[in-house]
Amino acid sequence: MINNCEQCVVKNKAICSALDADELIAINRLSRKVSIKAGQALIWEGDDSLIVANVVEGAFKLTSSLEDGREQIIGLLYPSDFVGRPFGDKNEYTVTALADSKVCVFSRSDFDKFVREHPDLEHKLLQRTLTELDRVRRSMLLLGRKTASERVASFLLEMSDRLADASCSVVGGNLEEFALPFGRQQVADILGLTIETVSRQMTQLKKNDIIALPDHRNVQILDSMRLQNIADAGAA
Amino acid sequence: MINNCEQCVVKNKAICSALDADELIAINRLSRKVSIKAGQALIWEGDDSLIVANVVEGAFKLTSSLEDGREQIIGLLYPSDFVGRPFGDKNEYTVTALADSKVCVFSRSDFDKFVREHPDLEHKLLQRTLTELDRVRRSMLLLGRKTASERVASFLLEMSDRLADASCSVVGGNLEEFALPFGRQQVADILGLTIETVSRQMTQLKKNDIIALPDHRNVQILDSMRLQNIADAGAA
DNA sequence: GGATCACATTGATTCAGATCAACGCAAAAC
DNA sequence: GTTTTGCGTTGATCTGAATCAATGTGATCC
Repeated sequence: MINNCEQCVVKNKAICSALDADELIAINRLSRKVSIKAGQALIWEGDDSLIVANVVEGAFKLTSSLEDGREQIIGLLYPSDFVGRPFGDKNEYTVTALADSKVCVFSRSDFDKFVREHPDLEHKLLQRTLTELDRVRRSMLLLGRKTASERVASFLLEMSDRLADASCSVVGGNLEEFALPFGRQQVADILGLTIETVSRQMTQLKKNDIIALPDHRNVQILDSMRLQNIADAGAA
Repeated sequence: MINNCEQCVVKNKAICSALDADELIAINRLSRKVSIKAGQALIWEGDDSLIVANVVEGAFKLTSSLEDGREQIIGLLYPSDFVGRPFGDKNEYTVTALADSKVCVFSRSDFDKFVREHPDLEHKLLQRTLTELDRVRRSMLLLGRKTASERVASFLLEMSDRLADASCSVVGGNLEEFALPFGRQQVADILGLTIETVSRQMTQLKKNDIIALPDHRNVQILDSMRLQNIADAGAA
């Protein structure tokens, strides 16, 4: 058997953790594991909602675009995250792999039915959706009201929160280092800025010794206090 | 008895519609009806999540602010909408009445418990949350990537969708009239603009005979095609 | 080794929208 | 009926970020 929930690396973190052994076997029959290459789309904006999935490995971006090509990243997905629009007929956004990825796919109708029969699973899904709603609303404040420097500072702090490598933290200091999982254009699309503005703001933070940039992908936060101040009110 | 779900005006539209007569009686015991004056807050950003509620009458805004006073409206609530953060301990935003309102309030812990015991109710709540997430993500594209004229046009169309008075539509034409439930500053806070920019964009649309403004609160859409074009791509 | 390609940075200039400031206007208060 | 008060509009100016345009840099491929 190719699929096997018992061996799944995300079984304890994904919504599946609400299920017992028998139920895992049942949902296993509905799923298939699919590999997606970096850059490939899993779901297209405007399409009927035919599939939903769990991210097993890799990373995805969730985007919405205007006809002239302007694009906004409206979400990021990592292993154990849930993808797709259950209980609805349209996908309102595109889901694209940022790295080579693996997902565990269900037909939406199968999944909807299974969820309705398993309230604990539905509860997990509700909790995730509520958490995601909180996150998305936080970014509305960022997109609607924050300046470029506030946006970049907020972004770096959120990324450090999600990605900070504990082994790198220095006792007594607040040095944190992490690798951004995407390039400048993606950062710009997350923050509602242009690539040039993002670059300039990063350089500025570097000049003020608030961050260090060993290379384009890696970021060290040297002074998280000041970064926090910039993120919240723009006070340099 | 002051509270009576049987007589409730929103019982068929609110999440309570998932409940049968006996269950309505049970949830009735957990609720109390509360009146809120325009401008009064029901929930404060950062507070512990102690209550949740259904909007029975009136309207609310959901806001998040920066320390220097910049404010972003991140949601609007109308009768039958659900308010508050179930299954979580913090409210991430402030909820304020825009008009004199009535809500049906539950203690969050009572509500959480009741929901877990009634999967159909939880399902309704999930559906609402998913729909709201779609809406909020749509506004991320607006806030992150749309120009002022695109934002105002999108806003007017969405409002017309929600509020258009059917009795005013002219056969064969596309005249639609509605009353904005809020002033220019609120519109600015929804769109991530200033009051002056909103005003100028409205005047511009009026000059181009795309809308008419009988007074500050009322809007007539004269040419919804052109308005749609502006909303989607900015083509005047 | 260079050549190419994909990103990222940096600089010069422009422009959309913010800010600052005055004025208009209708409803409420006197 | 005049004054006040709370919006909303309009105009002049400023500015932060976009745009336009090189230039830099580091991987991959001959």
